[in-house]
Amino acid sequence: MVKISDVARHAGVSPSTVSYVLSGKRSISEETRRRVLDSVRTLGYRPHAGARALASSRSNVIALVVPLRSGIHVPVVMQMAIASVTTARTHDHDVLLLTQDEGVGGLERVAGTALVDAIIVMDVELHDVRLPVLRSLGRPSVLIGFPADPTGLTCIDLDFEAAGAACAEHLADLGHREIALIGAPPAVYERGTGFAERTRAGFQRAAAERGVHTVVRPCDPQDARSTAAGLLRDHPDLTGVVIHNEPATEPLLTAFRAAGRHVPDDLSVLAIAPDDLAERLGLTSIAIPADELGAQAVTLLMAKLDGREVPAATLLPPRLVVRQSTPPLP
Amino acid sequence: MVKISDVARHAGVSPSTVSYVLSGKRSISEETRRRVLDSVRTLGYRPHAGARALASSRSNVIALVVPLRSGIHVPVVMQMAIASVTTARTHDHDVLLLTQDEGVGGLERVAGTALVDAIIVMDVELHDVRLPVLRSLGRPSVLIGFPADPTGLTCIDLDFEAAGAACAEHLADLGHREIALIGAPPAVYERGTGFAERTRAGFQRAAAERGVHTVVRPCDPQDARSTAAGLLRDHPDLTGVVIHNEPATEPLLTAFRAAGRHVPDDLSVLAIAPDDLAERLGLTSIAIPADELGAQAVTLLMAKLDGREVPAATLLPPRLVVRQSTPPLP
DNA sequence: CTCCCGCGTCGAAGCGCTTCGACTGCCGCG
DNA sequence: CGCGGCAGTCGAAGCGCTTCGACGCGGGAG
Repeated sequence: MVKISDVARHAGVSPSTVSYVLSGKRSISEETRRRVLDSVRTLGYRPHAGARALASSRSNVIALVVPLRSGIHVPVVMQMAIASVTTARTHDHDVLLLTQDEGVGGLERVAGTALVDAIIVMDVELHDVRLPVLRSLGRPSVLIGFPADPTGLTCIDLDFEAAGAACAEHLADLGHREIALIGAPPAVYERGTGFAERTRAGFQRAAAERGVHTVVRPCDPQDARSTAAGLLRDHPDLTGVVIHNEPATEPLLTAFRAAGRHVPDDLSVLAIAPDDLAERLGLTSIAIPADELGAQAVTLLMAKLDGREVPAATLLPPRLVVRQSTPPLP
Repeated sequence: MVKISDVARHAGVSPSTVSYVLSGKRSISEETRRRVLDSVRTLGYRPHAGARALASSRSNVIALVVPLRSGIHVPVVMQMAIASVTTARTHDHDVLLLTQDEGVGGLERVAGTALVDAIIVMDVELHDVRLPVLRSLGRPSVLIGFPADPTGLTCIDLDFEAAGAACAEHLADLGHREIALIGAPPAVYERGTGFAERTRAGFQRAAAERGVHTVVRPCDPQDARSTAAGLLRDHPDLTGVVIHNEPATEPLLTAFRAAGRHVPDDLSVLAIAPDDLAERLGLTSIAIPADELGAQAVTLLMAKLDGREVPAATLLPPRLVVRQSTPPLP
């Protein structure tokens, strides 16, 4: 193994000079810098990560906690993870993968042993048990998702309120006068990931502003058929539906057809769902911006590591992609 | 931060004794051990990862390189990753996430800086450029998938030969006399991930042993319709089809129906595909054992890190799950 | 001409841990 | 009764890097 002292000898300088060349923390003459960098290259020098971490108390590694819960849409998680890694690399950091099931102990471990400098937590719940730990860990963190009380934390998520509103507006613009929102199963509202409620608020607010009637229903994927049937029975004049419930999306479409409504001719449908799903089903949709969430979370974290101030809440604007399922009304 | 010398003082022993208690590398009296462990607990001591890595030249971190290529089935990758992390944790190791696009340089970086002790590479190609690097890195590695020349490397994968054979046998057992294998797109054979060819070999061998006629066709997902039509036209007596081409699976089923063949009544279909897909489509299938692959890869790696010998090749036995698509022939 | 300052560099002191060799009793064996 | 050996413990020497203070030197200000 070639170490910093080898480089120093080869370049005819002291180890500290090499260190300063590499870190840029003190000014170095152009001449010296060049000689050192040449030596680094010809010797193939790579600083020892552990030594560096010990001396600088910075590991240049961040932790990413991924959820395990079933019901989570895996491609979205993966996309965020990949985006996080890619972005972290542009900041000269690496990503340590942690699973939800290590729980609070896992966070304490990687932070306590100084294995990582900072932490990203995905899939935060309203009353997540990890919140107090994250607050007291003494290391920067960023949450993807909003808890009930984000005080003292940095959070980022899709702006679900705006997404709900965008859906209502899109339908209103197309001429719909009575529209519905089919949301998450009751269990989600109870477990609480907050976004369900925010979507509803935006949806109803925007619809009200446009003078459009709204209905909102939760939906268990198992009960898609009865939910759809009930909705259409209770509101025969319904012409547009927003589905914000990924696993129920496909069953609901089937149920609408079974109920004698053909999408898009007799019913317009719009989804808040991962892009691959919407694409496959030909649905106009608002995607979960997984790439941006992952990338931005890292960017925020880096800013915090650099001691910069960052906004406590970051809401990514929804992007609506029009597909076949929401044509203009005749 | 509480350090080992704090624990030592608190327990009335020397730092080295604390270290030996924690590592178990020298015998320690029961009495001392207890006092030390008590102090560790009451002080909340956590060894500094960097310091430990520096002194022991072991980081207790392994790298996991995940593929990015489109066409890869994301849930399978995720499952392997999760399984790797979970298993690594049982061996007191953590997992650093790397993406394919860092390429060879990424491997050299994490190995060269001693950030990781060992490496798992997923989605290995037949003539992967990373192979020579992995051979010369001086750190243990395990490949998930088989390259053309696995000399000097440790590889693990589903036993595709056996999988192909199991499919043929299953159909033969059900009474089929003429069966087909629809494989990967031509491009895959060219890029070469090896498994396509191995599946074919097993399929044809087993069928020959049972005196069953076989046809083998590659298939591009775009050409599913023409592939299916052509196959049924050329072989009107065909009663069973094995699909080993995940993205083409659903299009092919649609194409069969369009060609007037109803699954399972007029045609039995069997897939080598991720479980979630097969489950959704009701297909008898052989799953990619993602969990086991991830877990076993880590187990192999740990063995190598401990200096134990491991088999150069590990083939996981296929497990066939019977669903609705392959009923007994009348 | 002197003084001060800042640039460029060096030396040395750690960072917190592991590990090697050595030391001390103590037991068992010859 | 003496000695070898082992269990149990300690001290010190690093592991390879960063960083702080110091130093020499040259140039501009006074």
